[in-house]
Amino acid sequence: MAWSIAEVARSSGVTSRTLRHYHSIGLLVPARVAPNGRRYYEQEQLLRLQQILLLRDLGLSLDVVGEVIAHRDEQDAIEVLAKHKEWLVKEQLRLGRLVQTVDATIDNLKRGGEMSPENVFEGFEHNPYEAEARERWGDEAVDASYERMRGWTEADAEKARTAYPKVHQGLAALKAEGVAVTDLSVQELIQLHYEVTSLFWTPTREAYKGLGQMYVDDERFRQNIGNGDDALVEYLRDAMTVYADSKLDD
Amino acid sequence: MAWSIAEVARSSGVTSRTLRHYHSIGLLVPARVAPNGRRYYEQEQLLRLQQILLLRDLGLSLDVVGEVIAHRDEQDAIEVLAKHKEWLVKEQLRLGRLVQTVDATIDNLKRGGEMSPENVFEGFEHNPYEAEARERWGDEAVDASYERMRGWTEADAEKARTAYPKVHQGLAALKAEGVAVTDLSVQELIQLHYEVTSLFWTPTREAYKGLGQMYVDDERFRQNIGNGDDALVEYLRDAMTVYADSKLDD
DNA sequence: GCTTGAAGTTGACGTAGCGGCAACATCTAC
DNA sequence: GTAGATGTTGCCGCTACGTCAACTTCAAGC
Repeated sequence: MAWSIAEVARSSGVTSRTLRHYHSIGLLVPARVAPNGRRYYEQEQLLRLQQILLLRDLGLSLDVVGEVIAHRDEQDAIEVLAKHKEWLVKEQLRLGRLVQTVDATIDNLKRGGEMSPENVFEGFEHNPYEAEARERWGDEAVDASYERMRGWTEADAEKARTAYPKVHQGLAALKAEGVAVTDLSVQELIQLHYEVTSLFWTPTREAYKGLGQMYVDDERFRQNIGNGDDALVEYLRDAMTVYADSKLDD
Repeated sequence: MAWSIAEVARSSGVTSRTLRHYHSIGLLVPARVAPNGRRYYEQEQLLRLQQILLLRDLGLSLDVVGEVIAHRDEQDAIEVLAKHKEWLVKEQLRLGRLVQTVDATIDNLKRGGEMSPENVFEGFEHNPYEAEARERWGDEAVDASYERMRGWTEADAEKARTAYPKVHQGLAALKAEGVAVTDLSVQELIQLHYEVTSLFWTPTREAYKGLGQMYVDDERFRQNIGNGDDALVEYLRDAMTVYADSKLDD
């Protein structure tokens, strides 16, 4: 007894299009193809189809499904499945983290926050600075920085989020008053700047001065910090230089 | 200050191809396109790109990313994200179940079992009989059956897996000895057959007789049960008819 | 001014797993 | 003989780009 494509489709819950597709990629070849082109399936193919659908529903690609069935009595099949399970577990964990991040993003939006990565930083995969940071300072430095972040307390994290804006605003006020960069009030703010920077890495004297210069040189930092006021960024750089020369070791 | 495509790509960690793609689908249009066709981006586009990558990494499609950013200050965006979170949670649960099923499949293969859905039935999504069952008996009956299965004990599940083969083998032996279908030994096996069938649904007299007839009429049941011995299936049907008439209510 | 290399451009094809046409052939029933 | 169901073979479409190919343009060095 042979079944037509529609009969097989109905009884297995897939469409005839799917069966034709499986034929075209050689995954499930009909028992017989009549001279008029019609496909006919037998018990053997029905059994194979069940196995295909079982494995497909496990999330395997059709390629892999074919391989597993071909080696179904050998060790290979088990290995493939075990590897696939590993993958599933990882995916599941990844989705769990995503749920957290989506939650954080929603939270942030509700409070009227902007949708910027800084605000949703936690558990976040695509840090917008990371790619460039790795290129500019190397993988080692970036990894070390992440390592350090993992040891943060709640207070550290709070500081990392809020301190820079405080410093920038404070400096803007002092600069407006004409206070010199060597003044203690300025240097105290730079002290805070140095502390929060140290949450990520420990700048030496020259490195800290270089950081200040980079703020000036890099358009994006300049914009972010000065918000249009380029002189403020230069003020910050000068203050950092003074701080580095007076307080930091080589 | 304008950045070239390669500069933007480096600083954001995507490829220039991706940026061109985003331009071609209108997701991120450069600030300026020079007469020679070159793309130039400004701060505004960099910010937008960061938002795009943030949302993309949350697992949203680019279509949806565009929508969310367009409505980023409205309630819509939050709703979309909330819906997306629901989806993520569901996916995560689904993957969890898949892990279980893969495990069960591996286990089964290790013991030399066949890779058939009956053996890995638990938590399984694509029951090969379900589609046809829904068509043949209706959604209501199938759903009721699933409802009943949810109340199974371990013993019930064991019975459901093993009883039918026992019945078929027992009947084959008795038939070979020339025992009549009315004989008590046959009827005891049918009693077991009725019990296990009742784990799924409760057949009335006529329904049970109809089931026996279907075993004979349907090629696949006939093959599955008789394994080539069509007379055995008819023997089963006759025995079921006798049982129904003597024991079952209308 | 010429050459060279880097960086840019626009197509176009490929990916996985089918869905959904269109255009045509064949089978079954009345 | 004709209609309606069922089949066939293309071919485009979908996602989010990767990966060529074939050119053009730009900046730098001789």
